[in-house]
Amino acid sequence: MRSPRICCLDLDTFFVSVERLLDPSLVGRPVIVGARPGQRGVVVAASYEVRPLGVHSGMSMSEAIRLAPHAEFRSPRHDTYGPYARRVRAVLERFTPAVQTASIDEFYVDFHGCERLHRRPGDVDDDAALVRLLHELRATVHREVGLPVSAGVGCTRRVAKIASGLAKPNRALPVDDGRHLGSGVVLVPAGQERAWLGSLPLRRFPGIGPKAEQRLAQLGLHTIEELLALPPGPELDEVHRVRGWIQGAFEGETLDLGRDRPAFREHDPEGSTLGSISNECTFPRDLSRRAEVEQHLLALVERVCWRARARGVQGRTVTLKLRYRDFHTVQRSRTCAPTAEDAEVLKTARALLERAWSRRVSIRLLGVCLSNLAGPDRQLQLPLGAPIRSPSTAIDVVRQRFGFAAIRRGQAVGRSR
DNA sequence: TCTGGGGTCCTAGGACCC
DNA sequence: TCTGGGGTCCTAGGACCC
Repeated sequence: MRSPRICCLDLDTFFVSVERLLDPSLVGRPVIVGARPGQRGVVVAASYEVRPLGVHSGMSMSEAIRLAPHAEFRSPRHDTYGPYARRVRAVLERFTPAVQTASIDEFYVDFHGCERLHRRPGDVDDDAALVRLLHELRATVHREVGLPVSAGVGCTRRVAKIASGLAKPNRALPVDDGRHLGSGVVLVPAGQERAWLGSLPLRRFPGIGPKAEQRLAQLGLHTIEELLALPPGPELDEVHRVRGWIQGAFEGETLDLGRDRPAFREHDPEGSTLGSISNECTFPRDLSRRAEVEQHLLALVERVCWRARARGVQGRTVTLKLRYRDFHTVQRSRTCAPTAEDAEVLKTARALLERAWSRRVSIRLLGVCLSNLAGPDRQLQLPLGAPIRSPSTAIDVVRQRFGFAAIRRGQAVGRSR
């Protein structure tokens, strides 16, 4: 039976919120987390105080400084944020066993089958019970972890995701129209998706980014309702596809929805989709000397292979990504036997660099990706004291105790450091 | 001094096999 | 000699998400 029981929980301005926990003097002040001023980089998180000025994540730092020179700037500390996210997840798991981590600041929880468990006297119906429960959950996260979280509920993940955006505080709100926008919890009742969400810009629908928004706008389509109201007839592929997504998300279909499966899978038990492992680096200044570029290439290969071995996987496909000074970007890849050995991956990566770097233009970014992952390979798992089989595993033993940076190859470190 | 980093998913063309 | 499809794998690029 269709009922809104998929919930998207989103930590509000997560990195900023953690920085404020660690430094309470930042509370109530404009905060921007991102690259240090003067460095190449972008805004990673911006507090609500600077958003009206036009500052948003993804914006270049120089632009953010221009718009909000009075803001407090902080460099991201990714090692610090993860433990907070895990503590939030632990709280969620006390409310329902079906919790999926979608990203560092976003979770999906499924309350199907939990209705009776959480229903209490005084609840008008199951929807009301769920909204009350989610307010309890938010309060618990705030009390125990100290972080603000917003919740959106719907029949599908995409609807829940949109609803969580509407639930966020500190937005410009219409007068309360019964949808409780900005209250921290928004539940879209089954069957009312179009009425509740139709007036939203198409950009708010997950999967429609800047490019698709622009193409649809050229066709005179700006809101979800405008797209759904289009009379049937010969349509452009894109319109047809997007309309299919939206209808599927609104009607709660479970077939052919791809990313909108209602059932959660934290790990693929077949191991068929192990994803990829990549590292990339934008250089402080563009590089034109071969030796300098190769030095960075080795450092990237070392890091990717180390992460692969730590996960106990090997990759068959090596991809090299290269971005020139003028931002033109190319990728070259090669598939061979599975490996997670620095020397083998480096050999492939060097050959790919040879092919990719075909213009006499300096380079601003280099990246290495290992994909087509297979494993886990038991032989490569490394409990302390495991037999050492290759130079890489010898290095890994040191790194397991002291961290990645504790031991490096001379060529990857370079003369200047 | 514009434009990060780590990912996933999709598309399209070509090779190759049956 | 000409003309097929279907399926799978590989490669390259691009959109999108957080």
